[in-house]
Amino acid sequence: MPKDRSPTRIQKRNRATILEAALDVFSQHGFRGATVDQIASAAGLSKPNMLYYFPSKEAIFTELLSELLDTWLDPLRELDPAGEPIEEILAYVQRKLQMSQEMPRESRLFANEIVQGAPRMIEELSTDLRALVDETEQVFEAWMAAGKIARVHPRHLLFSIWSLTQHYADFEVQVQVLMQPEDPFAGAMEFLETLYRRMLTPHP
Amino acid sequence: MPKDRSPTRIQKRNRATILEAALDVFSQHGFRGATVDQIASAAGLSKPNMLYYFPSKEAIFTELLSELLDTWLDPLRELDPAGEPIEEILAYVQRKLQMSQEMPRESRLFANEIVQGAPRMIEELSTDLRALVDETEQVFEAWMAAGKIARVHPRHLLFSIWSLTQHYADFEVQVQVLMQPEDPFAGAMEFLETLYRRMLTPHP
DNA sequence: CTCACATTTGACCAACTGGTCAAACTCACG
DNA sequence: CGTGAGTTTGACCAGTTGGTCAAATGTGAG
Repeated sequence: MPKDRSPTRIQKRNRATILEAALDVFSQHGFRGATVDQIASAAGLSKPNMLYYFPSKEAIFTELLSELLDTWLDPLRELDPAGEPIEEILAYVQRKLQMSQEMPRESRLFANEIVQGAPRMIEELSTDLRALVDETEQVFEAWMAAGKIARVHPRHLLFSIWSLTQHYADFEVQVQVLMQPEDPFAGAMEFLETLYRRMLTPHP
Repeated sequence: MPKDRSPTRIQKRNRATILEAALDVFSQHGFRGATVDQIASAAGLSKPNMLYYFPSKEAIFTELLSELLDTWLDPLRELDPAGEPIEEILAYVQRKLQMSQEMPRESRLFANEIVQGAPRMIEELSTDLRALVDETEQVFEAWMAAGKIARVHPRHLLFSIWSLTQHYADFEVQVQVLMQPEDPFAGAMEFLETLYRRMLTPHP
């Protein structure tokens, strides 16, 4: 185990390599389904060597989770309460869809964990995420009160965005099988834009 | 292993008990995360006794999958091409949402499997499911051609229904944490009805 | 160059896993 | 009853898994 001095060049490189490999393996097999040997060899290290940098498989996993949760929620933080409501929401949808396309492993890592009851995330979900969601809800409420977007249940609105965008990463195999030869992401944004414009454009 | 004579009373009871227990365990931990001991004791049987009824863990899992896939797709088969388009789609959404509420374990079983690449389902997905989806797409196309519903990408429309309804089962923990104390399912159908009415009502 | 410290490794371990097997027990039916 | 099939079990096994450890090797600051 490296001392808690400032990390060596090698330490930095190897910890990064391990986390990258772990993302690959965990997102594909889930926590229980992944083995430390798998992760180690994916990282190009021997098992004991990997365990020199992290005390346990669990430690790798939780570090990965908490490191990525922030990244994952960034698009939502960029939502600007002062912006043009429908365009803000569409921009958020686009950022989320882009993340599904560019970071499908991260999406599946979370999906795996949450489907199985999020035993290692429930804490962060009920504090950090909950706070962010409450904030967002107020933004949506304000927009509705001002008549800028149509009235719908704000939290269900947010869920719908998560659900629709992450679906393309989490259920990629299914989507691929059913869309081929068409590219799923090509038509997705157009569909989602139509959907949210029609749902949210205020009605006279 | 029971002979392939007509099944005994005990055989029927125990096979059913095992599959029920397996649904519980597999849906919570995924295939790799579940152990045969867990399933056996959840079924109230000893491990060797359970393996007397099924040759292997894998056999239990695949039997469970193929047994449930039909049930899972039933709501889609009930879609009536001759019905009133928007009401037909809303009825389908409602049936799917109801299944998420009443059969969340089944939903999570599939979710787990598909997130991890569906290694044991890809076959059925690309044949049975693909056929059903192609059929449905034609129904949607016909409705759009007749001007009964607004024009959107039919397969993305179908994905959106799956995604939005199953989200409430697959990500139940997250939804619960973020909705409490409100009941998620209470507002969900109202939200989805609004969404699909606004998106699909033909515009002049 | 050297020496304290960081890194890497092969050998090892205890717990767990999926699965087997022969022996024991139970049940339906003549 | 009794008997043959269906059912259940404890003991067992080989392979895998997460993790440890002492010893060997590399590295960089003085």
